[in-house]
Amino acid sequence: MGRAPCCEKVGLKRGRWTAEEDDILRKYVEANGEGSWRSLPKNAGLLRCGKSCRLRWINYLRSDLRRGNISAQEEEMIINLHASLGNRWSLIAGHLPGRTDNEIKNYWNSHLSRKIHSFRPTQFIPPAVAAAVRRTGRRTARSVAKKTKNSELKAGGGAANTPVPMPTTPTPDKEALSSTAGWQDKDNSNNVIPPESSPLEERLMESLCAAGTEEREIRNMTPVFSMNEEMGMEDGDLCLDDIMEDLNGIVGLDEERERESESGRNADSGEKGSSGNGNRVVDDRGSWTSIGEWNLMSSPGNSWEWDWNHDDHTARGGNEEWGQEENTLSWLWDGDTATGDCTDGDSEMDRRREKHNAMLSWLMS
DNA sequence: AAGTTAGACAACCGCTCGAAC
DNA sequence: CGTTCGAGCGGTTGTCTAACT
Repeated sequence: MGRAPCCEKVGLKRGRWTAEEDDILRKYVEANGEGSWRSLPKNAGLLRCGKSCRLRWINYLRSDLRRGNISAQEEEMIINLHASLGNRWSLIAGHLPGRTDNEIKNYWNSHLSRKIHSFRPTQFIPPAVAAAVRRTGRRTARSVAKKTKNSELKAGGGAANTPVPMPTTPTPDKEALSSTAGWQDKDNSNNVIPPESSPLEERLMESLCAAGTEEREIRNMTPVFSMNEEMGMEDGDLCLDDIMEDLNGIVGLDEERERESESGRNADSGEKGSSGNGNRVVDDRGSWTSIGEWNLMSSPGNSWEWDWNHDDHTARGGNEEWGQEENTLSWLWDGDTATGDCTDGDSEMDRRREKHNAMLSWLMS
């Protein structure tokens, strides 16, 4: 027996709220307080689902809301909070008085996500990373879906099975958002033509230097951002969702560890929290799974090693259990080569975290 | 000028969780 | 202790509109 629906949909109004409906809802809630959303529509005389009323009140009618005009400061907060909290919009909204989770979520999806993804390194991308990137394609999923739907409608229902078209050249005002705007070919071919000296690399270098990372280490990273079409990468292949997820995992590592510890799921109970040791958990299927950077760094008692082989463009790992996500991380951390162990513990973690934070702030600048 | 596309925002849906029964 | 319900959350879809072709 399934759960009863929150309300009968039949006969209820949907879609945009009218000023009259807003007025009725506002007056009712002001008179009777929030809550009892299920019964509210009937009592207030609204032909709306209770959930819809709640959403409308919380997101638009409450008197303490600040609508629109997200300031630069708020934007920065959203970015930082998202980096540490992930898609927990309500938590993020809790740090921004007058803002709602829905507003922040929309703002992220329509502004910040695009801003971050406009960064488009096109060069030495290890195959595993490229595959992971191709696998997701989340950045353009919506646009593609729309386009596909339109094509189907046009073609009378035939599914469009064509390659994903690349985004069009940004408009001038939007180019300001894109650090790669200067790379965009203007002949409408959408080919990416890197300048002699990539502004990407310059900006990355600046940010990393500002964060105090030694230049020698930075040099080890920058090959990531140069061009190598022989890799078979196409313009737009790299969306940063995966990378950002990985970064999020790192930034939010402490919280994650705490949560795992609290929930008692941590299978490394004897090891957790001690420097250099792994922090693996058992997933729902009973398999080992990682919870972010910590796990990559080492498994209990083992060193780890990654090495990107430039000759055949294949990756080999010191531990076959490491998967694609870890490849992504090691690629980000150390460019073409990642080798080492974590016995030096927190200082090593700090160094790498610093590098990542620098990269994050660059991505979000 | 008309059709098309994509961005931005609003709203909905399905799921989870905790409290009440 | 199991079930039901309300509330909340995050993902997804719908709608409007400006920009583009």
